[in-house]
Amino acid sequence: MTIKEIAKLAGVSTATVSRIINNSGKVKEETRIKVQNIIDQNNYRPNQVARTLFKKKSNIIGIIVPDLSNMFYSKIIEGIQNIIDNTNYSLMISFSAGSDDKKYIDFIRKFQQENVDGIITSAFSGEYVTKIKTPIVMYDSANIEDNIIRIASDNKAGGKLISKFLNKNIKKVLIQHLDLSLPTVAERFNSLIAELNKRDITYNLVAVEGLSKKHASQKVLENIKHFDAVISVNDEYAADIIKESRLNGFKIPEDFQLVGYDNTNLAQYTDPTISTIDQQAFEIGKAAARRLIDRIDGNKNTENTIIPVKALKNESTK
Amino acid sequence: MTIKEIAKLAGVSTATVSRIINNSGKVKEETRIKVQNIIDQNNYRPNQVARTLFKKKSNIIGIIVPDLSNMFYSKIIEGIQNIIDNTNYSLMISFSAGSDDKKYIDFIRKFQQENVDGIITSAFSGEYVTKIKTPIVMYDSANIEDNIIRIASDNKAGGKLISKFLNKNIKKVLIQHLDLSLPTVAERFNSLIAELNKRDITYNLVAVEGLSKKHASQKVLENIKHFDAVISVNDEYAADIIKESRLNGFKIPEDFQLVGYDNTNLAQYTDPTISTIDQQAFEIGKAAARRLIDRIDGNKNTENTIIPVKALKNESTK
DNA sequence: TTGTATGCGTTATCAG
DNA sequence: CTGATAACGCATACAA
Repeated sequence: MTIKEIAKLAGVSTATVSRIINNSGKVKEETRIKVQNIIDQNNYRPNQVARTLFKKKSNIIGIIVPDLSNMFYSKIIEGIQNIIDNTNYSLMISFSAGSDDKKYIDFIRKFQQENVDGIITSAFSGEYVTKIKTPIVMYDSANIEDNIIRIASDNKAGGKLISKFLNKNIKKVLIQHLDLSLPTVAERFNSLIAELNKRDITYNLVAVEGLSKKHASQKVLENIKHFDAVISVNDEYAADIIKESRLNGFKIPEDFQLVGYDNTNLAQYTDPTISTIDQQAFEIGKAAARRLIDRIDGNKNTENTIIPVKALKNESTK
Repeated sequence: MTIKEIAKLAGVSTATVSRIINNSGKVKEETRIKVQNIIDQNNYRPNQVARTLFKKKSNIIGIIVPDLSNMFYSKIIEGIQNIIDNTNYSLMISFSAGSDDKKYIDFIRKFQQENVDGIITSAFSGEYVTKIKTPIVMYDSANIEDNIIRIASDNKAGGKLISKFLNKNIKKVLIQHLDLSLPTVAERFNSLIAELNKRDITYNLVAVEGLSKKHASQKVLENIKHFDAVISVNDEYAADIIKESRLNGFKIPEDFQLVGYDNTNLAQYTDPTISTIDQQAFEIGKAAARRLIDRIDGNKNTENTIIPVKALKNESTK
């Protein structure tokens, strides 16, 4: 069913039908009713593709997600959807971008071919992104000042808050970390280290990039007897450390204390529950969507948005 | 950058450029190279929207997901993406459809306006779905024989397998359940009940539809002293029961045993770990995507696909 | 082997 | 208030 057929059935021109669909221009009430009836009877809906071609506006937003198995990202998506729900936009999504810059670029190109009005992507590196003409917002990004809109968690505050979980008796901590060359990781890490130095807490590092969670946990537990606390990458890794600890007879927080990050659902279902930093993923998603829509609507502001974090004390620290 | 501009720069017609882009028709090697160079230099990509309008094929698949906070659905999406990755399709997604039939219909209409080639949706009810012309596949559906392709977990086997977790000493169980008028819920439930009857195990029901997880758990624990085991709705509800049990001084599996469903990540991170039925969500997603693409490619078979389930014994039963 | 012309479904311009 | 028509970017039928 096309606008042409409706016009024919109604005995008017396509222009008139178009006017009625879009509430544009003047139409006699009588013909409006007549045509609207035909539209309803035939359950006609305008073809969005043809509209997009003409208007050069698709009402589609493209979203790139690195990994859906981490509930942190699910929450971000829910935040995005929460904002999008009140608009006329649809969401086109690519999952599993991982941390492969090439995949991000491929996805963005594909989105551009579909004439998306804007893109929300998790952060990736390379100069390519600065050349993108399509309105774009990066979430889960470090607070980098350039010409693109970044939604950054307050990683500096996050690193600092971690140390709040470490009580006076803690002298030596083990820090589990991902690739320190990643800007977000570095932001949080540097802030944490600065705080530890201030308090004369010593630390060792254990890199877990590319390791399975189980393997990562085992590396942590190998020398755990020399440490008072473990600062893990996030709640997922923390949960796994709890699991492996149980299998190996370690008690948390008695034998060592444990700090997570993100405040995903997991944090409240483990035993002990995980002391963690809430990044407010839902808010990140909402901010990303709002900023993008703003940008699409012509707002040229490219300042970053920093989402505050909150410390959430649970049972894994004392 | 459009095909017209490329044609002009190359000194050929748009038809020739089109032939080169699509590897269709005969083109002299010399002109092919010349034009391809111009295409590459200008980083030209054909406009997918215009293509869709002409070809009436969008290479977009629409996906409807009820609730992203349940990792069961995340896994299904990952399965879908796994198949889609090797194709030329993009994914348009609507989350948070919940169990509101109207929302499903709205989303489907929107997808149709975008000329999606097919739709993968979780099951919903109403006769509307049988009238949809767009190729459609329903996942997380009961095994209903009609003209639409359904990907169903083997709910009957699932219900039966649950009882395998119940040892000889178990005489009375508490069954937590959602709306029994939902076909999938009923399938599993009836199979479970039949099995319990066979074994002379008595049971009580506790409906939790619409309740918060916490509230649902509390209802379970109220009279728990009269029961030997709890069969919960899924791992999410089971995890919450574990949490509330701990707060209320109950020990699992000593005080009562507990069975989950789905085998989401949660099941292995709680203490005790949850005995559960693995629905193989990833396989469900893969099957849904495969069947849909098949259907789009012209396969008229509307038989359902039944995905087998597996029992996974963990610590919450003995 | 290449080019011309047409149409996909819609909206906007312009004339009546 | 209404209609005829061009244009959006592309792919194909038909001519050359």
